[in-house]
Amino acid sequence: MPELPEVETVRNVLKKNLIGLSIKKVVVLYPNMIKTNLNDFKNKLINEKFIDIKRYGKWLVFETNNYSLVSHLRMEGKYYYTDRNNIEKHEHVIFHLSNNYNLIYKDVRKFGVMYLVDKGKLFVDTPLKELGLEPFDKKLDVNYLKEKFKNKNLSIKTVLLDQSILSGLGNIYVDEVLFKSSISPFKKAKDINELEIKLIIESSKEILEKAIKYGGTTIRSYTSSLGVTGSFQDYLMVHTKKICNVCNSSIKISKIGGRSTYYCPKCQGVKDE
DNA sequence: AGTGCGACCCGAACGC
DNA sequence: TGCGTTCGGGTCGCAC
Repeated sequence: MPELPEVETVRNVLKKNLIGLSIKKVVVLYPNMIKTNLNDFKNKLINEKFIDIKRYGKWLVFETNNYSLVSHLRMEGKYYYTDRNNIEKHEHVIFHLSNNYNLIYKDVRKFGVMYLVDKGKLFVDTPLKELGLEPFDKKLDVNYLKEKFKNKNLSIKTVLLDQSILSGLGNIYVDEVLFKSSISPFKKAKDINELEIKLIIESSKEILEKAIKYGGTTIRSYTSSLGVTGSFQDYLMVHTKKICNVCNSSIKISKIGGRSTYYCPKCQGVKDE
């Protein structure tokens, strides 16, 4: 499912194809997906040209002359750049382009969302205003997370999933980061020490970089699409695993903050849960 | 302010 | 085999 590495891959592929093209028409087949005014979404993008495509955390942002088109793929969203003109099942938004190709958004779960805002309002009128730093951000250091973790009575697992604290880690990668850092997912964020914060930062970078290198993670049924059939699942250490690669213990699964969490009790020092 | 949880979806997996 | 039920995933928005 698309997390930061997958979104980065999609961004790179789309960027190669879309820059310089303009939009002729927008068709929205599932209006609930559009979180800003629907008529504006359909009308204002006409004749807009793609200038750039950016990524913030797991959010994809198409920059046009006058607007920012914000898109979150959630679990199964994907884009197709194609000259096919028919609409297939689960395709919800179609951008007809100036070269007669189409940019098609497909999402089986209908979980993805889009926002259209005036240029300059990206961090004012969309959920992006809440995003914390990315693992790759030069401004990210021990003090930043120390401040964020302070007084946090929630588990480190829950806190690392909170995009307003650190942006870009999803359920799979948080499990991997905590395993690599030898930290119990149950540990309260406020009890995480400086050394552990250091490990979390390093592991996050390493794991995301490697995941980007392999094009992201493909688990559960996931048909290949534009640039997003990753192979990082072959390098997972705990998530979806049964036996620990390091110590041979049985990997355990618990619900933490409502999310299924994989961990090695021995490597991550979990006594009883 | 911090925390918890339902809602949003529907195919796959599960239970009978 | 076929049917009904449950689950999961990220984020928002609301209730406490």
